[in-house]
Amino acid sequence: MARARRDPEGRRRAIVEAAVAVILDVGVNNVTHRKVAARAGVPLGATTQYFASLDDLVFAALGDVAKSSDDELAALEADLADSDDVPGVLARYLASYGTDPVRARAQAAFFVANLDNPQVRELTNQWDAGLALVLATHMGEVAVQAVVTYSYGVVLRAARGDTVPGTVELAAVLVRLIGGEMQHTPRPRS
Amino acid sequence: MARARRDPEGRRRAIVEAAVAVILDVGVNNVTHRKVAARAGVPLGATTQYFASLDDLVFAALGDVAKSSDDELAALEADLADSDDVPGVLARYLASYGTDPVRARAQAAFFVANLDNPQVRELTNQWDAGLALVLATHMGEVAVQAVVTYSYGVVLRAARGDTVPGTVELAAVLVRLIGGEMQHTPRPRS
Amino acid sequence: MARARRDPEGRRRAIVEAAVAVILDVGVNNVTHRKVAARAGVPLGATTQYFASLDDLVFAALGDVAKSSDDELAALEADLADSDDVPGVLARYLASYGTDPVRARAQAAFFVANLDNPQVRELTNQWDAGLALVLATHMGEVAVQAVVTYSYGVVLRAARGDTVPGTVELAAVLVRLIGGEMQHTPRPRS
Amino acid sequence: MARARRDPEGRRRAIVEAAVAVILDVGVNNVTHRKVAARAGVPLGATTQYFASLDDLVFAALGDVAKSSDDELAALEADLADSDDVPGVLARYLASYGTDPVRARAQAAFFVANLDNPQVRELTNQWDAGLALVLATHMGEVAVQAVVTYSYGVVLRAARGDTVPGTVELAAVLVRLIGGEMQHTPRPRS
DNA sequence: GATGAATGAGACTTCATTCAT
DNA sequence: GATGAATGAAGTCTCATTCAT
Repeated sequence: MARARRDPEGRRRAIVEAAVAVILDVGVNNVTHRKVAARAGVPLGATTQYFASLDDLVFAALGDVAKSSDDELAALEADLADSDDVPGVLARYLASYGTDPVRARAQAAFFVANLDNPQVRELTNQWDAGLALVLATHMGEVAVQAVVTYSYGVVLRAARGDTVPGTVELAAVLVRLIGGEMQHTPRPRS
Repeated sequence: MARARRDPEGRRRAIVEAAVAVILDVGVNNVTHRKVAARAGVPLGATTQYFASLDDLVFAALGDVAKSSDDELAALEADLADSDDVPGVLARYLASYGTDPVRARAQAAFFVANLDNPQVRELTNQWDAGLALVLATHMGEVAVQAVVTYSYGVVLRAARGDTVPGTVELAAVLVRLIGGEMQHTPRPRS
Repeated sequence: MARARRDPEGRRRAIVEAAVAVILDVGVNNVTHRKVAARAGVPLGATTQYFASLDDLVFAALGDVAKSSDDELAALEADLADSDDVPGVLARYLASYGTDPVRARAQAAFFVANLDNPQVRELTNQWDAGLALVLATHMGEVAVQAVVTYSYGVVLRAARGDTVPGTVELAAVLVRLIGGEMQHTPRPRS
Repeated sequence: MARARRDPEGRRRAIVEAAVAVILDVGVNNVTHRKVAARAGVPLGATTQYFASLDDLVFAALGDVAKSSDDELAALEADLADSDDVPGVLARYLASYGTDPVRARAQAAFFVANLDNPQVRELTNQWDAGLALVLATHMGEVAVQAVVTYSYGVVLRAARGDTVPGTVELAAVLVRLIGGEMQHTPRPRS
């Protein structure tokens, strides 16, 4: 095979992205060097050159997903601060999982990622901790936990291909879930 | 090795039960003939004698778990029929996952079992379809779906080792979730 | 490839013998599953079926060699008990390494075998401990250690293909080495 | 990485010395470019730049050890010429292996280095040929070979971590070994 | 029918060597 | 000339599956 052009950065990124795709395809526990290498279009050895072990590679891929989640969470936080309609904003956030099954599956991959690995464990906790933090500004503790748990369910069902309720129905459910605990904290106008 | 006493049914059951235990131990993706045979105390050959392939064996094991879920669902149905306190009964049902992580993990194993396999897929759907059916007698459709989704979240978080709310808090959340849709249908006295 | 006839005993023995041959060929640190399998004429997988790890396999091979050494040591012991000529008997024993380089190399393999592995370490010590024990009946402690050390040298040089002195010269050297410490303990006649 | 200061000789020497250290650490059969480069603090490419193959590199390292041995042998030669006490001087020489296991292991590494490679083979022979030459001035041929062989044993046992006799005991053994063949050839006074 | 030995595919990983930069 | 990325062969090991006994 002709030798590839030198491009460590690009190659590393290609491998990580391929790993994410493979995780979505076959599940986090069925990732292999071979599958990732084939998907990335690189020789087998490249995957171990860039990552000391398969665990490291999977960890990097999950980290990539975590990064996207964090970005989305940040967007949610901003949206909540800008709006009076907490349930509505949350509903749109959750509904997006229903319309983007790939993202839902990526998210769900976390929930089932190897919990023995403390590193992964921490990464896994990032999402619900982050979501809880964002929510805490707008509702009481019981509501926060209820919404987080419900969100787990939404993501999981979306990942499984179940029909996810639309924004309107989700908003209705969220209103119930938050109950009287809503506490709007409007963003101060400058 | 001496031939085993002839008891094909017992042997098959032993293998399936061992497979369930192995799934809980190492995850549905790390089951091997050898592990199951060792756990069941049967020779390696027995596992291939009774099941054409490893997939078949895993499928049978998942079916076993599904059966337990069905039984519990039947019990839930009876309890709901006997009681006026729908949220309370449901809360006890869900809380039991928090106190029995093994069962939670068995349940969660379903949610993530290979979704490409249509057979497994169907098995997986059994739980939420069953739960929805049981709930349908007691609340409206929106509430049914909301409760099912929330239950997913509870089971998953329990399986991951997160703290699950106690019965009281769960009941409070369920009351909200069901909202005004509650519709008690007392079991007719004979 | 046509499947081989079933013969676990024979196969295990063939693998061990092949491993011994490979050790002699390439040294104890360069043994690989592939080399052993090729030499034994068995498929690669057979080597791991019979031995849980390569270390186990090498250990078994070294054990095989140790067994031969023990037998020879037992013969030496008997010869010494039967004879008045301790140096002569010893000389013949050592000279045999010169005429059998394969045996010498097998013996030398011990001296350099991985000393980190306690099991191997113990096996390695077996030879000099055994030799020392046999000698102790016939000479003082200083002479015992001197003869053992000298024997190491003889075996090693034989293994390297250096010329080893003949029986007469060896006997002369041994007479010097044992010096006045000789103490013949004739075997009691029955 | 910034280019290294230009000092090809120094770099080559650093690599060789690192290789010697690695040989002592992990054995002559487990040397790798990467280990040597890391130990020497040079980039991986440098090891292939200065040596056409790993074998060449190892050969150079063994040559380095051989050089040290030669130096020691020269010192021994001088000491023997200056002293009347041949066994005593030899005993001190051998005892030093007991107190310096690293050196003993370096020496022993020779004895077991790949004997198929004729180059290495020759290097290996250098030590005993040199020792024999030095001894030949002071004793007869039989004694020379006996002492060389015994020395092999001492070095090997030292390398293996066995207890090596002290100077006094070694001297006693050497006196026996040399027997009546001693022939002091005092260095001519200038 | 029951058993476990036999086989080979494929898993992870290390590394000598080549060669673009 | 110097560097380290790229490649593929080979190493250890695990197993699903087949099939002789």
